[in-house]
Amino acid sequence: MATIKEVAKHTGLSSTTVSRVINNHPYVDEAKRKKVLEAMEELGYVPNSSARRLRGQRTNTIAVIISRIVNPFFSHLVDAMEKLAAEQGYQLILCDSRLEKKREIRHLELLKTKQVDGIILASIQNDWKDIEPYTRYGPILSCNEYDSKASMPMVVCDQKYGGYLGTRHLIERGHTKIAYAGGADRIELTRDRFTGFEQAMKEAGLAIREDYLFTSYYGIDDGKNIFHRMYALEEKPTAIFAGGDEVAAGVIKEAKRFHCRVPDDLAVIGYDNQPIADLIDPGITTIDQPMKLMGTRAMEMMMDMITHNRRTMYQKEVLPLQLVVRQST
Amino acid sequence: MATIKEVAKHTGLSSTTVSRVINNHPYVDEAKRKKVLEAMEELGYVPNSSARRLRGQRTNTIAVIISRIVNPFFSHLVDAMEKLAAEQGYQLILCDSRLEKKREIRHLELLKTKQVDGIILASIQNDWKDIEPYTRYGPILSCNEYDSKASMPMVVCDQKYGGYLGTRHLIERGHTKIAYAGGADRIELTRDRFTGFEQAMKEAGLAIREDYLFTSYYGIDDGKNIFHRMYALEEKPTAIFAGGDEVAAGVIKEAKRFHCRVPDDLAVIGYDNQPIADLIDPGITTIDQPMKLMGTRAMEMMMDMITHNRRTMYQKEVLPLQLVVRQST
DNA sequence: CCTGGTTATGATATCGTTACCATATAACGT
DNA sequence: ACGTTATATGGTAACGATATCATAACCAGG
Repeated sequence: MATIKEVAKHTGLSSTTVSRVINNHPYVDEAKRKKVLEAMEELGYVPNSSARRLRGQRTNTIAVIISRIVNPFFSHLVDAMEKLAAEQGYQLILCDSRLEKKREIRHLELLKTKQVDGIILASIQNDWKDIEPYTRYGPILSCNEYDSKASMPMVVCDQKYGGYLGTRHLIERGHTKIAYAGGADRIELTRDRFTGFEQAMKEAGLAIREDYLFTSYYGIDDGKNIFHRMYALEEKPTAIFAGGDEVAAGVIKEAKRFHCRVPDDLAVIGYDNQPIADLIDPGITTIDQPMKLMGTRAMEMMMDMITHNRRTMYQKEVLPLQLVVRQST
Repeated sequence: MATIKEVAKHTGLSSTTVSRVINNHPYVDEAKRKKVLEAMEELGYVPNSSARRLRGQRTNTIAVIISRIVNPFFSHLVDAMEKLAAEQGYQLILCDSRLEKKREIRHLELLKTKQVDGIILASIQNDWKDIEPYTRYGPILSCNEYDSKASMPMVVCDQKYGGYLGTRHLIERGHTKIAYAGGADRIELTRDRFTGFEQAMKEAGLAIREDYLFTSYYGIDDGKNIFHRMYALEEKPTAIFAGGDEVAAGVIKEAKRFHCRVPDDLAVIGYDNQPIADLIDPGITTIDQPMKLMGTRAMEMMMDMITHNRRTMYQKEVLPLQLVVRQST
């Protein structure tokens, strides 16, 4: 609509002076500044951000890539990020990979095409070698998920420890037949968590049974599914470590429906400490991940990278995990 | 990095021809087209989207304003929107108003500054008179929430009916002392839902007691809170209609903790039919809102408005609500 | 009175694309 | 042979802002 030139014409000043007013440049006569502001008001002038972006080479926009926004873990992460971004005058583009590599790559292209100033990866589907090329177009950092081959800043939790912590807890409760449900194997976070599980089992001299392992499960329905597969087994596990509170909730829901008592017949431990863990009955024992803190720190680091023009600086920040004991174990 | 001019120089052609290749213009010699594509590949050329936006006056970006992303209702809505947007090559900017008018207005500014092609309002904090001015800068439509004074396209549910439906159900179960917990009064959706409640109560010849009404409640903790305030009453209600499954879940959680049996001592009905409603024990009877459908339809309408350049076309699409009976009533 | 810094303003080039107009050859019908 | 249309290409002016350079008035210090 109204452009800077029209404001200039309207005031009899040059567009340069108008621009100075807009950007609070010091050397502008007070009377003229007022005049310009009035004209802007009158014409309903607003700076066109596409023009500013082109000229200034900055977008004030950040993309966050997650794998499933309906997962409360990601909702909370994104919530914390959005809050900080908004406070700093940044926009947040929500990119959902839906666990697909192609979608993730398409979202990374945003950096190439200069639609965003930086990208936060809260979920990683592709190998580092496919992501790395994008780092030359702007800052990329990971939050929550990670790749040890990658050299990018990261805000993560010690997943090996998390896996260990949960498993130890089950062992301390006297369990020996422990099942494990995790995400996709190709994900390092998933493998690390499993490593922690293995370690605790090994320490206790317990064997890991193939038929007690479930992979690539995320949601409530997956949890229900797993329950049935477990209970179809000849020798049933007495405890399960689920890779997320939603899965745990699904297991518990179905267990109760089939009169399998939790935790007496089957102990269940989740992961994340989502609100739901405290809501259902019995409350889910879980590994607390500091979702808010992770999101906030990641965004802070991103801002820092953008404003100080740092690129592939390598920095790993590890946030604490914690066991939260409730009634499901 | 590499611009269209460099590709032009590299091929010995004009930037116009390169642009034609990029945009699949028909009149380009096949051999030259190939040559351009090779040069683009070699130089790692990618069109700069800020320049395109400026030139083309389109951003391929849509903003969605919600009030709280951690509310699963909004997560699901946004999920459906993001999916469709991505398929059509659009970006989605997540705008969380956190129930604050100022934030909402700041987000509406995105349309003025040409950062987005359109805005979907899934939550409305401001009066129509404060939103209306923005409609002249681009398409705005509402999804879920609405304002009868507003003339913008809407995708909504019949909230009066929803309120009526839930209340009737409680009445049919024999309840007469029915409490009601809703959102903020200034929201029309909230008032309509309450109107439905009133109507059902009136039809049954039941009185509405002031001390049974709770306003401005949204989350799990609010639900817990409400339970305590209800149970501090001399004459306790035997049923409560909560304006969201999270609130209902909070009420139930706390009820159980204080040995108040659901539904025998207290029947609880929720709203939305979020996954949680089916998960907790007892399952929450609730009013199903077609979240996916609402999100999808809203985004479809937005696309239509953008591509056909429609503005304040008034169109109201009402999607069906449904009572889902579980064990909490 | 001259030099040099502070204050104030404007002209112009530039960011990277694409729309529009101009030009040129080839192909075609009459 | 000649106008007409389809095919192919390039030059240039936008889109709307701001960085840079140039200019000029003013005041202070020597």
